[in-house]
Amino acid sequence: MVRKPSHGDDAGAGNGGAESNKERKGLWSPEEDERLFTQITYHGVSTWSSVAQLAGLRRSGKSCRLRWMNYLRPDLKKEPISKREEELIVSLQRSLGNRWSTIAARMPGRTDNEIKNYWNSRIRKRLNAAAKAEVAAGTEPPPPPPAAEKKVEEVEPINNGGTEVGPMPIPARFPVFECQLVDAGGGGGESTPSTTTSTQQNSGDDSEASVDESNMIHCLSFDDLDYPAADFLVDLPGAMDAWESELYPANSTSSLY
DNA sequence: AAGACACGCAACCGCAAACAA
DNA sequence: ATTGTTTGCGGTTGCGTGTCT
Repeated sequence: MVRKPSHGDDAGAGNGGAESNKERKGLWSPEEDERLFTQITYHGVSTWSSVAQLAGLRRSGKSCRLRWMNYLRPDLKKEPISKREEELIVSLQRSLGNRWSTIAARMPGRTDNEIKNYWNSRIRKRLNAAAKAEVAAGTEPPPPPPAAEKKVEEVEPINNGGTEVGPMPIPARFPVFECQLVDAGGGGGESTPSTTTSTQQNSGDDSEASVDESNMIHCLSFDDLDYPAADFLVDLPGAMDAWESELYPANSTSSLY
């Protein structure tokens, strides 16, 4: 479900005037996306506020960072979260608590925001269902899930064949992606719906038809980093069921899906 | 057909940690 | 050691869209 961009003004990068000096908020326009994408692709990031400035965006650095991390990054997966990934999320949430960025770091191509949103909508559904069941049964609501917030240190480290321990560090100062440059000049004016535009921009996605090598800026990709596969993080068989029934005894027979 | 409601997603806010001067 | 700035994170909100009544 994608919103239509409802920008207060048109992308409005860079023109003067008192009003236009005000920081923009709200949804990003395709033009803003393109400016940000191009800026980062060509020049990387020194500080986010400078990125905003150099790209001619009237956005906070914070906003630029968020947009890049959650939407423009070429390495993001666009497909919906799979069942396997969902299991992984549940498993990791169970051991890590709501440390979404840590969870996301173990799920290449997924963002903390995405995972958080996914979890929240799912857990809300569950809680509602459980609450209804409790009301119907006239019993007390179940206790919260075993909190893991304080147990972070006890979390089993990722063990990638015995050599790697813990999540692969992701460089704080990226520009670390392999991405196909979009035609920075063309199409800029004509407003394409933001999803379409951005999806095209994200065509670092290997499924895209043809990739012109001459248009590639090569940086490190997650593949280069030999990022640990998610597989070994999947919980022991039956553990999720056990957790489910622990969580919602009244509901223990009902399936997650 | 129209309104109400639920859902999902994007983005903002506030705080704390990390870093620089 | 202190202060200011930037970054990163988790929680929360706002809004478009789909579904239900």
